[in-house]
Amino acid sequence: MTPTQTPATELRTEINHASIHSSSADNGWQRQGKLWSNLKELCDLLRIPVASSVNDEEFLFQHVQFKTGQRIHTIGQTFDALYIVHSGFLKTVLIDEFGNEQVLSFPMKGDLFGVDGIHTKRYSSEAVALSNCDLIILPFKKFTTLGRVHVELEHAMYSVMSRELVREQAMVSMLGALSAEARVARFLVSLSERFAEMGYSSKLFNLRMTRHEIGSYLGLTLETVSRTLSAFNEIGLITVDQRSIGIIDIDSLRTLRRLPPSSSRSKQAARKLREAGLMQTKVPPPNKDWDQVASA
Amino acid sequence: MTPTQTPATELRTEINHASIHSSSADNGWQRQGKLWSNLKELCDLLRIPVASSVNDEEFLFQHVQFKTGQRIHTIGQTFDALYIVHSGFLKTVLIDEFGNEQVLSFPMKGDLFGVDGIHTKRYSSEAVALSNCDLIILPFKKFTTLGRVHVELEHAMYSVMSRELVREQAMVSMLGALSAEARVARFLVSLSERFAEMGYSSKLFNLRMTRHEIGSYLGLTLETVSRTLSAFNEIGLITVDQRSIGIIDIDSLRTLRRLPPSSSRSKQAARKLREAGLMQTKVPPPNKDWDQVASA
DNA sequence: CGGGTCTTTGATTAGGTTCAATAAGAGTGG
DNA sequence: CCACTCTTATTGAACCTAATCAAAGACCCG
Repeated sequence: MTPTQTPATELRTEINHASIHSSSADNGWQRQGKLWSNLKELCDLLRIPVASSVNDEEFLFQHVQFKTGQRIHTIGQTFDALYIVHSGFLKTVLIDEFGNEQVLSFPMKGDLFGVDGIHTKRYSSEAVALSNCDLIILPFKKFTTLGRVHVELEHAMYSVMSRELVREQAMVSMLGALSAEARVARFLVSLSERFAEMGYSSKLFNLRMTRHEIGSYLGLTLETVSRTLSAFNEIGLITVDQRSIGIIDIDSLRTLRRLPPSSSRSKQAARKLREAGLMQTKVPPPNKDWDQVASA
Repeated sequence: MTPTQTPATELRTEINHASIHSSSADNGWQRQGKLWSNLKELCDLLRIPVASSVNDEEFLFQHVQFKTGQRIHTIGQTFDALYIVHSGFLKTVLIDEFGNEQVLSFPMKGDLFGVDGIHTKRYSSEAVALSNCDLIILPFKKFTTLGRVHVELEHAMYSVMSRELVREQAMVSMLGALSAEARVARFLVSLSERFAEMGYSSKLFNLRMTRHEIGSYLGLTLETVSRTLSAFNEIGLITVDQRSIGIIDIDSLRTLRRLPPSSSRSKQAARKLREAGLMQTKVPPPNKDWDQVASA
């Protein structure tokens, strides 16, 4: 919780204002922020079939920028809009009766959030920017009326909400059935895949969230997360240096259920390192070249 | 898995046929099953503001009956309809790569399920009847076209889907943060509340699911569930006899976070039993005798 | 540089799983 | 109707995973 956090209602006007006037105090990030997106861009972002018939440039959706640590919406705040991530990283959290945070998701490019507000007309969760963010505002009222005109849009909405539900179900399943190691492994895999989709390296990336936030998301303590990452490093599945993660053996991460007993770990690590260093002693499995940061 | 299970597609025609002809082979349950519901009945069931303008009796939705153990839909099956529970109890499950079931929900009267199929046009979960059930079929195509004419209906759909999402979020939060005892306690409370809503007793009811299914739902083993129920019984919060549960102290269940040390249990149990029997010997301390939160 | 947050690592403990044995129902067929 | 089987539930004991408590190092930012 940084002291710079401000309720979203205040923020929004403040930031819109800054954007509209192309404030000169920008740091280079806000300047390249788009101000409006049309329907096609929006559908592309959401990875849903684009409404072909709709080329109208009249339907434009406004962007907003948030800085690291700022709150997009809080629990109990009146719901009026959904948000789509254009760039940046966020977390959504639930706060329990004792003020403990429970991380629900880490929205990033192409993700929709705020859906939980539809039912009660109030957001039931809180969204916080983990980095500087560029979001697209989707005023719910405007959206539904738009849906009356364009069928595809309505379907798109159902589809995205359904996708969210499936995601949550997968989460429940993971929390209910998998070991700590398997959870962390899958978390890394899904991050890696998301980064790949976004055009970043899937082999080397920085975590945008703390160990505490990861732990909360995975139903673990921060110590367990840290220890598990260290263990993965030890057996040569990944490299870890603070927030920087290097993926070495994604297949093992994908299928991992339980860690091998620690007695056999040193051998493992040595083997993996040889493979990673391309000094193969025997037939090398394909796709073991991890040190390529550049892509798309 | 009873051998009487049949894929839903076959079942549906089979059972409709039986219903339409009021088959004489019915056992008293199927005979009282309704065949059609109108829009108002449907909205009432879903606990959403009824579409007032729509009194048209032309929009009718068909009922289907399923018997205990029958499958309503399976994973991968083509999605075409949503289901609303008119009566009976079900479970929805995910099956992992090794065939292990993960229970996701226990739909009962007024609940909607099948939503997870919208996104990929295939159901991502499986729904099984835990008792004889009367369901209302909501063909998705028919529903969306209907939504074009009646705005309220569309909103209702968004609302219900949003509600489901919030429910899943609460589930994630519970699995991520609460102890085994707290999970079981909350499970009992929510069941009690649901039974009350349905007009049944909130104090005495039968579980429709096995310990294994409860455990899967709560992310616990069946032994832990059984032990926890026994412990609750021991300290006088509930009575347990196989599937029959009697709720004695719902407030304690609601606020329970951890069980008192077993050494002090016998005293507790004695006290609760006296209270339940209305023969209180002295003023009971107001909810601070062990680790539980102050009631909101 | 110093105070704060974040991370790593160790030692210990406790909550929950696993394995195992028994008992209680429910259903089936002779 | 009873024996037989299969599923479900209960309970105990040993084990183990992950939480808790604690301490020290790394990093960041003013």
